[in-house]
Amino acid sequence: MTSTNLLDKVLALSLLVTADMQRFEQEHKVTTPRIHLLWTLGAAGPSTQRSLADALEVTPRNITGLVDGLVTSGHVTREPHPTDRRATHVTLTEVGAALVSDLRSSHAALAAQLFGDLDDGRLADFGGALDETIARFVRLMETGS
Amino acid sequence: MTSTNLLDKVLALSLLVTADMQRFEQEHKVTTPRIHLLWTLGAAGPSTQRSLADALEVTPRNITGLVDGLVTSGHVTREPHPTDRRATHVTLTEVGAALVSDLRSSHAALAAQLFGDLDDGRLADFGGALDETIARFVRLMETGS
DNA sequence: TATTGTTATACTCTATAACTATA
DNA sequence: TATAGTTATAGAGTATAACAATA
Repeated sequence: MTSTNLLDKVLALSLLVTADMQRFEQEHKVTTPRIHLLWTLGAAGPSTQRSLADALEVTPRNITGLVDGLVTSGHVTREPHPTDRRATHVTLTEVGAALVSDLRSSHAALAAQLFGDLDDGRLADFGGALDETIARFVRLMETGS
Repeated sequence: MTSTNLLDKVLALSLLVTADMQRFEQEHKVTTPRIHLLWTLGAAGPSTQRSLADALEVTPRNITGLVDGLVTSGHVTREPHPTDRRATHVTLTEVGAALVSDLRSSHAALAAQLFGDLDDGRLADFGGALDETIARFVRLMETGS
C-alpha cells in the first residue's frame, strides 16, 4: 500500500460519487449546472442572477442561459426585484422546490444505505480518515504545500 | 457524526479532487475529455477511434471532434491502420506523450505531498476506510442495495 | 460612474441520423 | 450485410465584449 495507491482510491471514490449524481440528473432530466443552480437557490432563497453568478463561479451571461432553461422547464420564474429595477429575483416554482426536496431526500437515503448500519465507532473512524485527507488537500491547494 | 455527515465528507473530498484536476488542465490548456482520451491512449497505445469511443463511453462522432482538436493542438496524429483501410490509428505525438508523462508525474507528486509522510499503519488505515466505502458504493450501484 | 442583465459571437462537448468507403 | 469514420444538424455549457436600463 503506497501513497499513490491511496490517491487512486480517493479518485475511484470520486468517480463513484459523480456517477451516482448523474443517475439522479438523468432520472429528473436536469443537467448538472442546473441542479447546482437549483440547489443554491434552495439554500439561499430568491436570488439575483448576479449573486447566483458569484455563488456558482460562472459569468452572468452563463446564468442568463441556465435560468432561461430552468424557466422553460418550469423549475424557476423571474420575478421583479423588490427594490432594484435593474435586477430580477430568480425564484423556485413548486416543481423546482419539489426537485430540491427530492435531492435532499435522495442524499439522506444514499447516506443511510451506505453507512446506516455502522456503529458510532466505525462512523468516527471513517470520518476521521476523510477529515484528515480533506485537511491535507485543503492545505496543499491553499498554500501550495 | 451521522451517516449524512460522512457522505458530505465524501462529496467534499470529491470536489477537491476535481478542483485539483482542473488546475492541471488549465495549466496545460487541455480540456477534461481530451485529457481522458490522451490518458487512454497512453495506456493502450495507438487505437482506432472506435475503440476510443468504447473506452470513453461516448459516440464515435464525439471522438471525431476530440481527435480533431488534439490534432490541431499537436497532441496526436491520425495514422493509417496497418490492416484495415476503413480505420485510423490515433497516435500520441512527442508533445502528447510528454503531457501524459507529466500527468503521471503530477499524480505521483500529489500522492507524495498528500500522504508521503504517513507510516505504513496510517496508510493501511486510510486505505481500509476508503476500500470499505468504495465497496459499499459499488455494491449499492450494482445491485440497487 | 458603477452595476444588472442582455444581445452578439464563438468554442467545446454531447447526441442522433444519414452517408461513404471498406470489410 | 456490417463496420469505421465523416458530414449534417441540434442543444447545452462556457467565455469575452459591447450595450441598455437603472442605481
